[in-house]
Amino acid sequence: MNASPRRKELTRLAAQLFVQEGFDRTTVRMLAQEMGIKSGSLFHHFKDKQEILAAVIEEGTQNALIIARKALDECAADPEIRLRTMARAHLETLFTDRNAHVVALFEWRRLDPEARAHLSHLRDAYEALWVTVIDDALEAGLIRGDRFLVSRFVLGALNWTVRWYDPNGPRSPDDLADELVAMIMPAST
Amino acid sequence: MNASPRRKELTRLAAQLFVQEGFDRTTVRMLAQEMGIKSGSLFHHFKDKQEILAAVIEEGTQNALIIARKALDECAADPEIRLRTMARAHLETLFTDRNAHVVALFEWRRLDPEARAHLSHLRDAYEALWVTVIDDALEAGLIRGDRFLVSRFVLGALNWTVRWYDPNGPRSPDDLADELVAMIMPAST
Amino acid sequence: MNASPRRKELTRLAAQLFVQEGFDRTTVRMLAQEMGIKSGSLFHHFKDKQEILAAVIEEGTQNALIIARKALDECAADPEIRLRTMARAHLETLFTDRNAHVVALFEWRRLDPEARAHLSHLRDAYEALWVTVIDDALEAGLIRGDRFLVSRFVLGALNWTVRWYDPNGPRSPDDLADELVAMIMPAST
Amino acid sequence: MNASPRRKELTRLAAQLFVQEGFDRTTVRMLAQEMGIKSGSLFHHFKDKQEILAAVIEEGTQNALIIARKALDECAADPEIRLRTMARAHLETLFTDRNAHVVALFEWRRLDPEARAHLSHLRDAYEALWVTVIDDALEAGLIRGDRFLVSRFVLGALNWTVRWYDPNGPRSPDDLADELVAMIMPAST
DNA sequence: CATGAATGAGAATTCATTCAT
DNA sequence: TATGAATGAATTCTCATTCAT
Repeated sequence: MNASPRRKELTRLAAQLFVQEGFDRTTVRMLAQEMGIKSGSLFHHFKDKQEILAAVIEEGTQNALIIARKALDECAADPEIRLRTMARAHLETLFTDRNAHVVALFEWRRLDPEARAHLSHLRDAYEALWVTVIDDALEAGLIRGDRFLVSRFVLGALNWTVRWYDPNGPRSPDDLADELVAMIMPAST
Repeated sequence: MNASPRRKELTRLAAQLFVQEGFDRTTVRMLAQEMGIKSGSLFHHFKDKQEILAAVIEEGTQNALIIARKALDECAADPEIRLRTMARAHLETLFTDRNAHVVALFEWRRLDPEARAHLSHLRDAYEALWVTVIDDALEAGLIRGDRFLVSRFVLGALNWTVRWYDPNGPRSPDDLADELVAMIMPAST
Repeated sequence: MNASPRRKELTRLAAQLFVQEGFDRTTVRMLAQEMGIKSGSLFHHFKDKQEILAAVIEEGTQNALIIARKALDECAADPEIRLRTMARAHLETLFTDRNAHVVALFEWRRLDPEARAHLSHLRDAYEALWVTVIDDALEAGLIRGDRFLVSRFVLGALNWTVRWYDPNGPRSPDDLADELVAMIMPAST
Repeated sequence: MNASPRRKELTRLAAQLFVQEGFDRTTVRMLAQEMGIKSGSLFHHFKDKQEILAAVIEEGTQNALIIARKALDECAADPEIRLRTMARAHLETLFTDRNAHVVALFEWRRLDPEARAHLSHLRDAYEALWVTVIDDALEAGLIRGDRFLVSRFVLGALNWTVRWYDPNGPRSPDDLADELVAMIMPAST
């Protein structure tokens, strides 16, 4: 709702702590300290600890959506390129805005029902992008299988990277994306 | 350590609660109630809340290892069959022993360092099985790509199923496994 | 560390309860009630139950040190007078600040190692005062014996008074002190 | 009451733990373990944790009484020798049966009222011995002062030794006793 | 006598949240 | 906006004691 720059900064710091410690284990005092204020003051910026979680996830998902849309808008219409672009965009957000996304992926269950309902829309919008890209690739014969299953598998493989990918290692996120796309395309020759 | 049948039963119930509520949100009182004892009695069977978590994960991982080994032992030596078998075994454990596995996948971070070290060995042993299967498939030209990346992608896609797969839906876990294998094999013709 | 007047008052009340019930038997709830706050609020002022104990003992020992130093500074240089002064000062603190001292004497073992180390310094400083006084008395031929033993015996006799002395009885603390000094001086004639 | 040799052994072990940890901090489980049985079994030997404490103190006080009586019976009738003998006997029991005595001295408050009443008699009997010895010494002009105060001071000085005396150091308990007696006798020349 | 499992009444401590200043 | 003190409900864990076997 409120999107003051201060609040945005606080959200960023909260994301980091939520990733490090998990939502439940992150105390309001830890959040406040990280933000350089006292715990009482936090409640001037956020109604709730819940609201902080929602802010983190909303921020992350919204960014992902923007980046993906922009990337798709800017790239060629070729299905293979679009697939690759989407995979790259996904990993790019996942690692530039990693904290928010890890929170979105692994603390979703901690959201209260209202927030969950609100944010589900955003999440669905993002997944819808994927479905169109997958559909096009299927239609073009680039890949085979059930559209639903394929998109789930691909998203799973991509999301799971947060568990093992080391950004300081030799491979770039773009490499990863390309490898995944290559893996599921029968014959890129 | 201690493996009384009572403890095993308690572990199973704990897994269920951990999945429903998350580890941090599951109180020892909830655990005790589910087990039909009083919270004080819990500490006869487990030293700690932590130890319950470790027991759940150990149990689950050990089962997965046993099932996968047995399945591989019993199946033919053909790389494609082995790959399919491994994927099926993975999903089978994931859904027959779902609770333990969801806990293992999503509450791993809540383990204390010692338990984590201990259980890492088990986890590694399991992943090693995957790597051999993937290696064979690569060598046989069934699939292409980096062995490390491929196994990570496949495991990610499979593990992520716990987030969306509905066992009461039209597809069986074996279907899922077959579809995934088909997806990554260039040309099964 | 923190020496807010509030904390000082709380420390005083804690000392009383620790004497009445013993440290281990005094619950934080009892402490809080005596202080007119709720148990949770206690931890705003003290990190720990341990810290309360340490505060009580520190407060008491510091007072004893100040009183003894001042008394010695103000009295004549005559060894006998100094000895009597020190004994009187000891009993004076022992009975004006009785609670803190009883805690210091009988709950010392309940301190955790760090607090013990910290407070040992204070205690040593106080005992050092005694040793100089005893040394002077020995040198002047007022008393005889090993300086170490004599000071231990004298301190023992004085400290033990908290076990039997009744402040409402006929004798004043100063009487006690004088009697003790008389007892150990061969011939005051 | 019951004085089986087994019970006596258990009492000895309990005394040790009570000294090491303090009565309140010694759990029934610790006691049982030290005794090589399980905590449930302890209650076949003692009705209560309280009863163990009472047994420890009773045992110790009774021994002190026996030793002191025997020592006085065997020594000459000379008041100075009797005084020295009593002091030596006190320290001897204090250090051969140290644990029981430290418990008696420092955990007395933890006794419940009945046990306290019962054991007070024993304690009084022991102190009565002291008073006769002190009286004789006063009458003989060996020492001066109020009989009550003198005996309190002497007992205090002796009891306090458990706080600082190192049995492995150069001085024997008998040395200590002699030094104390010398200290309070005007002119032993 | 011994045991192991269970109990239930606390114990210390934590923590999101409130609110007067 | 910020703070610091307070709250109260909840949390993990402890422990003397009981009792069926």
